[in-house]
Amino acid sequence: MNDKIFVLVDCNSFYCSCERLFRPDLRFRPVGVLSNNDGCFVSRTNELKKLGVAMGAPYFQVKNICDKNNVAVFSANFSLYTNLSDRVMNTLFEFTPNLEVYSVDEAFLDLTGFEEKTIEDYCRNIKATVERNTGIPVGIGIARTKVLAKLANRIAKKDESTKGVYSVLSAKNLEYALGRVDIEDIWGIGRQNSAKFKILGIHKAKQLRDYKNDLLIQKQFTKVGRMIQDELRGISCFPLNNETPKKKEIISSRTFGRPVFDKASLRESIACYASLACEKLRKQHSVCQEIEIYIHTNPFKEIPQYARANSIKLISPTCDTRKIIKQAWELLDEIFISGYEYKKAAIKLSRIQDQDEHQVSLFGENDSVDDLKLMLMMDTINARDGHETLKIAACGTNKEAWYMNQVMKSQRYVTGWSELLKV
DNA sequence: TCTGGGGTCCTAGGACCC
DNA sequence: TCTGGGGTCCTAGGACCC
Repeated sequence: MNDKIFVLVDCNSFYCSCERLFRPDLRFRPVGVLSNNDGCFVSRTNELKKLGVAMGAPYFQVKNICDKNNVAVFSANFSLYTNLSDRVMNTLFEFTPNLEVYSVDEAFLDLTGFEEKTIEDYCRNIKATVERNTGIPVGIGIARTKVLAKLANRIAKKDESTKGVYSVLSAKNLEYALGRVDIEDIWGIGRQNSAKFKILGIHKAKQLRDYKNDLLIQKQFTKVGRMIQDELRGISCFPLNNETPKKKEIISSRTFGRPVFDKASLRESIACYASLACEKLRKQHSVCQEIEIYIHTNPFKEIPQYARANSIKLISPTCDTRKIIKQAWELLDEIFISGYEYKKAAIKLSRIQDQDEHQVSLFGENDSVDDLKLMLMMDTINARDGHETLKIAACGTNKEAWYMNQVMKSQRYVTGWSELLKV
């Protein structure tokens, strides 16, 4: 057992809470947020969970339940969620600089050195402050390791008696939590591995902690499985990651709003996704040296299926949207077959390197200073005046043939001047 | 009619080298 | 006709996360 103290702060039903923030009338109504294209539920309030709507449930399959129970259903409004996420993280940062933003709605805090007696009160203060500053409710778990903090956080959310904060620093609470949490609910143990654990007779977190044959765990569940086991024992294996690492690959993909048959639409969509991916690439001052594209039909539909990927390694790395679109289109030419009903396209940029550190190629065409200046200017203008104020012509002007459906989207309350809340 | 999007890490096995 | 031992690097695929 080490003496570290990890705290996990996790926003409750995050996307739904964001929607409720500007719609106080929804406070007691079930709320759900859908994935892109209004496909599946990706966030649900407790009221919606109680109605039996599962995570990932396709909307059209549970629409009846939603209509009957007056559920407020929203299309995803990611610019809103990202903005509110930043506010939550900034508030947390005021409590400690030892903070890892783990996901859009979660952060680990390293509060090692705090007195055990007062730590819970301190966390209740964190919770109250976040809720006061941002309006987003959070749950907090406190433990010796990250895996245990996740576990404690689970209890904090499930047990109302905890009032949203639970510590497993004490042996009593720790035993209770370990005995209660199922193997498949441990952070890092998914469906496949929990099935394997059950064959070994391990059903609860406690049983994994106490399992004596470490070698077998290592062999069957790899190094990661062993580290999770140690974390359950209070031995910290996953350190706090202070700075956000640069992406090693960047993917941009969308399901189409309508069936697509023609190459022109695919070309347009891929150009748009490439533009998005390149923007992210340049934002982290990187270049990429490999491009992959992917197209496929709708696997849920009983129609002739077709799915292909195609990739190319570039001679010289680049972050120039124009070059990447050109390459992506050539890749598309090689795999496109007409006659299929396409549902989705994607682009992946990989072999990512730092812009100023990468090896300049003797042969290929390197990005010139002028190329970079042009891209930078585009990014600057788009950041200032809005997404796609300036764009590559290849992206097309009307995306009607393929753009996603979002018929229940809330206003951009905090990111668009024209959509501010009217009081 | 309608089923998301974006990531990371680990390992086994092949290719290759001396 | 016979055919060792040791090492590194890369990649595809699986599993996991939110």
